[in-house]
Amino acid sequence: MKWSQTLIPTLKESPSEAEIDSHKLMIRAGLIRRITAGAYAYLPLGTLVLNKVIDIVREEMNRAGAVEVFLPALQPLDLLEESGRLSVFGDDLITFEDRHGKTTALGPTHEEIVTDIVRNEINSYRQLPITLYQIQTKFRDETRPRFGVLRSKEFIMKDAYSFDVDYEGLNKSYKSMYEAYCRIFDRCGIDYIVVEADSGAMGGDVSHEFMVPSSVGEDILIRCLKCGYSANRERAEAAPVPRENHVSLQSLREVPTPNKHTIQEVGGFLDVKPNRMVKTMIYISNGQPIAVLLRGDHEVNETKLTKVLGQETVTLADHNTIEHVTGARVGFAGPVGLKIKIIADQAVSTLCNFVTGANKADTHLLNVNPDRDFKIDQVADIRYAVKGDKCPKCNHDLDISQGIEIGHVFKLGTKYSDALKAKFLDANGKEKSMIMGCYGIGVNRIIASLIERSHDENGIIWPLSLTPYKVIIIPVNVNDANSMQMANHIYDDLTNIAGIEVLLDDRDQRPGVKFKDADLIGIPIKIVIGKKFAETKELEIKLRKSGETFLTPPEEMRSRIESLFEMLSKP
RNA sequence: CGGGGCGUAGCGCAGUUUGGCUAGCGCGCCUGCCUUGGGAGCAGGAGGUCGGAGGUUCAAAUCCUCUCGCCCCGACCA
Repeated sequence: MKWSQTLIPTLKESPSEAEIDSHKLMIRAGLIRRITAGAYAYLPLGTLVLNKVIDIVREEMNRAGAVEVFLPALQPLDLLEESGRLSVFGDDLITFEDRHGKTTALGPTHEEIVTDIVRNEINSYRQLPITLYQIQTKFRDETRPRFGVLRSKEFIMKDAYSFDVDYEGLNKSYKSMYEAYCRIFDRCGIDYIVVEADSGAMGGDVSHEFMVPSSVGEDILIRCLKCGYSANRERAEAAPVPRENHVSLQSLREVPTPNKHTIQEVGGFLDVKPNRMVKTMIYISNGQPIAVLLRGDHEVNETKLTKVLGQETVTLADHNTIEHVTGARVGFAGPVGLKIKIIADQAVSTLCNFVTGANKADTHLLNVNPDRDFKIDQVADIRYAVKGDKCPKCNHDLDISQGIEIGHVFKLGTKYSDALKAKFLDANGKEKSMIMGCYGIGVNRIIASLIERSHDENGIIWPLSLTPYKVIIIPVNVNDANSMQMANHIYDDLTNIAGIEVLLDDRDQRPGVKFKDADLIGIPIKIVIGKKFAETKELEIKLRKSGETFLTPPEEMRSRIESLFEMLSKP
């Protein structure tokens, strides 16, 4: 492609709409333009990259035995209702009413559609297993789109769904997808880590998230850098906090704490650290209020709490309920004297002589101790791991960092096949629910997170696998006939004979402009036709990433480029 | 949805507090000259519903009311 014939609108200045590097660079390099909040147009360069990613995803899905389908963006609400997810998606669902008054949704994901197809078309174990996938735009009315294509209202997702006759089959399908994901991200040249994730209300026992470490990531990763344990924030466990030794129990004492209701206020007022305090939160579980005890510096993990309680959902009690249950204003609840079930986090169960609310306005209790002063009905891990926690596997310090989720593999089990009655007859003629898995990849996110990790002050640095063009030819002076003739010759040779994607910067611009632009759009290999060519007929090859330069006579250019490809495609 | 900020040329911004003459600057764009190894220089030029509607005033980018859009923080994110 010749630069003058395509559209690569680069910008010298950073657009005011962008905050993070990848977003700024995608706009500055002319990959995307914002059309409205959370929706982006991909310009020619962006489209080339998008298609590179899609090609890799498609190849690896096919290699893993998945079969491609193409599903509608329009979805009837009744399928979502049937699976029970209409309320789950809630306001995230983008819907509209057609001319007949029927409400239709723009698909936020496609479990229901695929399951509907499969339940209609597959009835026998002989037709299983099968994994269907598609690459398509999804629509979600995000409360706050941000970071460019990292969180947008419409985004491209590869989603695959596996259907098996039993859990053994599911495990195989899952493993196969997991491995395909590794190959995809490896080929994209992206650094990623896999973390255990909670399968939550989705059912099933395992789920893994593929994360790109990044300080702009919205997900939190908890890892042990020693033994390799890694999980997301919802899932991560911490080694149990050991019991304090040789502590003599002090006598319980009531202290006035006028108008101090937060951990911070009370701690400051009484000069007690948050980790010597216990907060008492009233939750509603199964219609009944329960008390949840956590150390002052810890936060409740509702995912864990829900699971421990064996409920679908738990919710924080409202102020009226709290006052009714504790007999005091919000902010003064404590376990002593409570008549409801008390569930304590493990870190609370090993604590002595702590501070709690007194269930009495403007009053707290000092030197509270379990067993002596109140009874814990259940001890469990119901909090988020925090800095300072130890690895549950090897007791080494846990590392807490951020990441961008680019893929997620899920063992669904029978959640959707049960709800949507996707059943089959097994070899014994017995009707069974299909065992499902689902597997998603955020295609746009691969691009943004790659740029987030692979750029410098001059611009993007593409890996060979995703770059829109592998080579850019820069004739320093397009008005010099010899240079241009050589430029065209190399261009034809590489493009037509070697099948390499080449961009020829044929613009009548000063060299500085062209070099800056080439760096900004991140093309891995530059071929410069300039001073050296005039002097010795040699061409200069410069690598974007390392800055290395080589001089090559024109006749050796093709073999030289090919050997560079080999070098560059190694990690 | 709560809090904050912004909307002036394709992009980045000044001007708004304290209303006043033809609405400015940098980049980009067009023409010419000059230049050709890291975003040159000179000269000339095009480009504006000052987000929109209504109001106050002799006079509104500037003040008032309403409205639309965008960004940031938070909440939210199977």
